[in-house]
This record gives sequence, C-alpha cells and structure tokens, in this order.
Amino acid sequence: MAVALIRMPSQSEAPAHDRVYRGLRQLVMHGELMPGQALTLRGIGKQYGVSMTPAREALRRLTAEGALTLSASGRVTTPELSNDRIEELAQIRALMEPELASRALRRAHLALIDRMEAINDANARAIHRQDPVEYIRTNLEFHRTLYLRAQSPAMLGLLETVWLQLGPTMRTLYTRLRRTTAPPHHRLILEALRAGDDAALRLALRTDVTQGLRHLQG
Amino acid sequence: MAVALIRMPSQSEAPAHDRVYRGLRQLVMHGELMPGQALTLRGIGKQYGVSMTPAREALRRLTAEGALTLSASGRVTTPELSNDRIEELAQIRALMEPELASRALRRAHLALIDRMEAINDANARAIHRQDPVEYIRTNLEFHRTLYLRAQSPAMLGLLETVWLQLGPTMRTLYTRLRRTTAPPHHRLILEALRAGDDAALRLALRTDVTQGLRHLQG
DNA sequence: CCATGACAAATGTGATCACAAATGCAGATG
DNA sequence: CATCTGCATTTGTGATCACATTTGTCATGG
Repeated sequence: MAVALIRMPSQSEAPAHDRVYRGLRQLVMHGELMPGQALTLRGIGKQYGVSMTPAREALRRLTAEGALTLSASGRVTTPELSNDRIEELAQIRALMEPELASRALRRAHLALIDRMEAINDANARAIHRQDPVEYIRTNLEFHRTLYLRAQSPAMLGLLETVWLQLGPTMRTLYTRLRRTTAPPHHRLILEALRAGDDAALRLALRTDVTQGLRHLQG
Repeated sequence: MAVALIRMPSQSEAPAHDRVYRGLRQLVMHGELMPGQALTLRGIGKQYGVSMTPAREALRRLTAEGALTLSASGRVTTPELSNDRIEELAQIRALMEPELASRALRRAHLALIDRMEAINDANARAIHRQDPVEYIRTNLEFHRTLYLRAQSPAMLGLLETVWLQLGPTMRTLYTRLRRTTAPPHHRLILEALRAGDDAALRLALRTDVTQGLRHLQG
C-alpha cells in the first residue's frame, strides 16, 4: 500500500530512538512498570508513534543497561529479580553510594543541603499520599542531587544502571510494605552533611540503602 | 525492486547482531582498537557480512555500555578518555575489585589458584614478547577467573563495563611504557589467596589496579 | 600559505517488508 | 478434568531503501 510519508517538522530535534529510550527509561527507573511486564517492538512503536526500528534501538540500549531482560527468543520484559539478585544489587548500592556521598561532602554547601531538604519534604508527602512512583522519584532525586556534587560521572552512571535494574522491583516492594511514615535515614544524611562528618555520612547512606531493600525478605 | 533474498543457513545460530556485538566487544576490551577509532554502520556490516540493521544494534548496545562513544552527529568511535576520566575509572576498579576478590577468597580452592598461576605465566610471556593485546587479555582473564568465584554476577557485570571503557586506552598505555618485566602485584595476590589473608588480598588488588593505570600521568 | 566556499561522497536515521520462529488458543483426545 | 495437537496470530530479525545531514575534498580567493 505504501502510503505517502508524513513529513516531520524536520527541525533538528532529538532522534526518535532517543526519545523512546528516555521515555521508557523513566518508566522503568520510577517503577511505573511491573516486574515481568512484556514490551513488544510494534507496541512500543505504536505508543511513541514511530516504526519498529527506533523502538528496537531503544530496547536494545535498555537491555544493555540491565533495565530490561531479554528472553532466549528475543522477547523483552522488565526484570523479575530473585532475592539473591536484589540482595546483590543492594550491596552494590551500599558500596558505591557512601563513596559518592563522601566525595560530595566537601563540595556540599548550604544551598545544596536546602535543596535536598526540599526534595525530602516532597518525598515525605509522597509517602503520606501513598504514591509509590512519586516516592521512588523523589527518593532517587534526593540521592542524585547529592551525588552530582561528587564530580564522578562514571561512578554515577554505573549507579544509575543499578537503580534502573531495581526500578520495577522497587515499585512492588514499596507498594507491598505500605509505609506510612518516612524512614529516618534521610534526616541522618542531612545532619551528617551539615556537620561535615564523613564517617556518619557513610554510615547513614549504607543503612538507608540496605534498610530500604532488606525489608522484603519473606 | 526487491531482489530475491539470499537464503542463510537458517540454522538456529546466535542472531547476527549478537555475533557482531561479541566480535566488537572483544576488539574493544582487549585493546585491539585505538582510541578515537571511528566505526561506521556500513563498514561494520561489510566486515561481518551483515546489513546495517544488526550492525546498528551492536553499536547501540556497545555505546550503552560505554565501550564506544557517540558524537553529537551520531558517529561512533572508541572513547578517547581524559586523564580525569581514566583516574575515575581506576578508582572505580579500586573500589570494586578488592570487594570481589574478598568475596571470592573463601571459595578460592587450590585448583583455582593453580589456574590463575598458569594464566599469570601466560601474562608474563606476553610481557616478554611485547604483545600488548595478549597482555591485556591474560591480565583481564587473571582477574576475572578470581572474581567469578565471588558469585556476584551483577557486580562483575558492572566491572566488565569499566574494563570495556578502558580497553582502547589500556592499549596505548601499555604500548607506551614498554614494560619488559612483570609487575609484582599478581604474585602478591596469589600469596594472599594461599594464605587466606583478606586484608592483604584487598591491598594487593588495590595497588595492582591503581598502579597499572597511574603510570600514564604525563 | 591559509582560509573559504561549493560540491561529491559518506553516514546515520527511520520506515517498510519478507520471513521464520515463538506464542496463544481452540478443539480434540485420553 | 487435564493434556496434547494443530493452526492462526504475534513477534523478533535482518535486508533494503529514501532522505537529510555531515564530512571530506578541491579549487578559488585573500
């Protein structure tokens, strides 16, 4: 049938595959997709108004980062992590995040701490409102805001792939334990930052990271 | 015009894009490509006897892992790392590799240590033969053989992406300093393993990792 | 000798198609 | 009622093409 092609604005926007990638990446990282959720090339393409080719590139990229899982037949789904894998990813977070925080410590001036406090307030509201996606989003933003000051782009990049892998699982975990009160760790982190106490900061991050994920054990 | 397609063996081999990916990944990791080396879709396709589509998927995957760099216009090259970036990647290695080694320690029985010793001999021969690619290959195999025992696939996966990012740079570094004698760190690692000394093992790995990459400073 | 501009070649992007394999489901069978 | 078989549908894979943009080259002008 070969219909005449629809002409796109032709402005030099971001490539289609990149738009698809970013959209899906956010869905995964913020836990807006359930573990085991299947994604098809044609389905993604239709959702984003593109053909299979950009959709394929986006999925390939995301699976390379561990955000998605590839079955033997080439099917793509969000990962269903085993308890061992969740534990391991938590340990990786516990290894990297205190290091990033420590590096950010000396560069963390007051404006940064204030901004983190604001994000933490939004986080507390999300908890009270029982909004898992917003909770995950603000929680990650809280951490990322701090780590950006570490000036360690490679390490932060690696850490974000870990967050990505945990995205769908976080969603089910945080909806499962229906927490109604904010965990105290973020306050400890802020206090350590204000005090300039490296050891306390590292400890606060380690407990924040491991505590949040170790509550799933069933 | 739609010419009749050439029929491929149709055996259920690995997909073409995966073969291309594996081939290129090895080239990058073992330092067989110079930093800044440009890779084109049609060129890769011709080399591996496939069309642009699988070549594109392989390149997308490798750039997602940091093995390749994407220019603003979409061109793909091997990364040319700044000194800061090299330093940061070395610090990441120094953070992860002692951890992996420590986890492998209690599972490291004699057969493993013997195998590592054999790999280390091959490594020494590669140094004497002035063969940078074989040196890098055996060096990484030495480390990976140990870390596989850590039973931490996620952490090992992350570490391999770090190795990937360093691949092309390692090549130029190791050819630059034309070492003729093996560094002593691998022997220290083996001794610590035999002694079951965790602290010594961690220290040996940290120095092996940082020492090898800190010699570039010019 | 270096900068500049025009033109040709090279290159990434996205759409479409053919095809084989996998999947899902209905109906038959035990 | 559970299991298997057969078929229609879905799905990933790879090739090919058109197109816009970028890159490289070479001649011209300062």
